[in-house]
Amino acid sequence: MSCPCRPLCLVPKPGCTRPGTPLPRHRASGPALARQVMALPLFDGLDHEVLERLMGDSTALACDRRTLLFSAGAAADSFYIVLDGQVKLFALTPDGRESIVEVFTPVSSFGEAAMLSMGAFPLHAEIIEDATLIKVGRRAFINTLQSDRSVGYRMLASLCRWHQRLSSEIRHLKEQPPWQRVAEFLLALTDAREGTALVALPFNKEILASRVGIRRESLSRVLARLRDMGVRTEGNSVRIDDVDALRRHCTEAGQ
Amino acid sequence: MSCPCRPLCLVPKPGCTRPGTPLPRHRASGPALARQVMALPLFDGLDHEVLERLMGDSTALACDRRTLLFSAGAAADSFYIVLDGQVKLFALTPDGRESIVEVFTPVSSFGEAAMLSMGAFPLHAEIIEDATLIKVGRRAFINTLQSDRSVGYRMLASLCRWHQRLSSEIRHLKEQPPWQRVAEFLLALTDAREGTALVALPFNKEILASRVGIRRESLSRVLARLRDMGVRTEGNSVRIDDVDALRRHCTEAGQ
DNA sequence: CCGCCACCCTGACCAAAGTCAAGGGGCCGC
DNA sequence: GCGGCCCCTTGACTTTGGTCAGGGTGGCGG
Repeated sequence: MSCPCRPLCLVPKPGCTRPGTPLPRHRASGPALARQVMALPLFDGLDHEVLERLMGDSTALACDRRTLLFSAGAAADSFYIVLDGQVKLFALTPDGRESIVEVFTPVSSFGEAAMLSMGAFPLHAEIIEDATLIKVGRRAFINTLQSDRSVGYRMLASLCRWHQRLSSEIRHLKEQPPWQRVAEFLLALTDAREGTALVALPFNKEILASRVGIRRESLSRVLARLRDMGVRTEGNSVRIDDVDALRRHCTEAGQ
Repeated sequence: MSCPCRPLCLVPKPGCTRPGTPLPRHRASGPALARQVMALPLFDGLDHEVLERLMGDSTALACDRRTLLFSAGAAADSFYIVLDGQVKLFALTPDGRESIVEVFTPVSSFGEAAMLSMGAFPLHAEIIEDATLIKVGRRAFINTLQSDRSVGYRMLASLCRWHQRLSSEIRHLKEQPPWQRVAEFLLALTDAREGTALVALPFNKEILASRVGIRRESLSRVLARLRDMGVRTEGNSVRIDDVDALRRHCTEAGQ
């Protein structure tokens, strides 16, 4: 608790006396985590020190499963960054059933829109897997925004890039068959432009399936079919025999 | 040419002496156009006067089909708003074929990301249907951004809302069957919460189909099936017998 | 060792969307 | 009126993804 880098050790400093790891459940830690937070769409491209200052003004929360983070209608004076665990955003239907609108996994952020534009959260949020969150207050955020003229500009820029990614995903969902989406997902995991590549799936097949918009059974079948195109998968490691050939398969089949 | 509202008559002023319609190929004009431009994700929520000032510093371009607007690598010192016509963004593959990355139709904007972050366009842009564009320079944009502290904030907010729309569209594409997407599209066209509604399709079925990510034949079949749920379509006008019933159909079928 | 569980694969079946082909109706210029 | 075109619909057929059920493997605790 006497860690000099409060409230959050993005990059644990030498003098840190906090007992144990500061954020025990992290998949990433230290520099890797810092890199991830900095790669958040909202922060992508920001100076390290600006981010550090913002983090310094923010709070780290350790939340247990089944905690209600906030409910719909609550004042939205901050937004959240998911460092670890999972948070679901949901609405309650008139008849009492809940409808999950979105599930946030590390590392992502949510609630910016509510905070920035509406002032109140439109949905309920509940922790569905023990989580570590950063709560960023509106005041601190605006301070950051105004601390430097370029910050707002940078944020706009990074949101634009975010938008580009999202709309390209929409295009893919609309015009590509599932197997191509899977193939492109795999291709995106490697920097190799040709030859064979060995990549590790970042999460299990269930999540990968939902990521590309299909059921896990279909994913199995797709991976089976991709074997003919030189994609060998074993556990969560995948071997692409010929990156370029696979890439050409995708583009030419896509018309 | 002596129109007082240069370079663009968003809302033609009484004293306008410009001969004929200022932007002849517009589908929308006057207040309707202004509304559309103001609803651009980037500008959504901005004050009318701020927008007017920005437009005043910008240039309207009338471009002919097959014009190359810019090529990849060109300095990105402005971005564009498509008022009319169509623009395609494409890349050239090593073997000389072109791969279309995106097609922009009215009213939308492109190139913000390139302008804001990279400084150079990553793709080629070509007019594929006689177009009217607004070219917004970086300088003018930044001036707007700095003219008022709240502008940057507002733009961030509206981009966040934009993001929400996009990610909700992604969710829909992934977890809803086509007929539900069609139904929700129709429901989104009316404000009615119950009873019967009469809506007009904003574009032809071909485009509507691609909007929801299916072929036009499938759209026909979907609309045929929706007839059983009290959706009568004739030409581009659609009658929803019971808005609430249809909405319930959607949510309960979606689990 | 066993049972349990999480994760993954597979096969059989069904429903639904894509594809290909044909045709209807409205609009337009000749 | 006629032919052509555009937009849309329909039908027959194919392909593919969803669903359901079964089963395999590996880790873990009893």
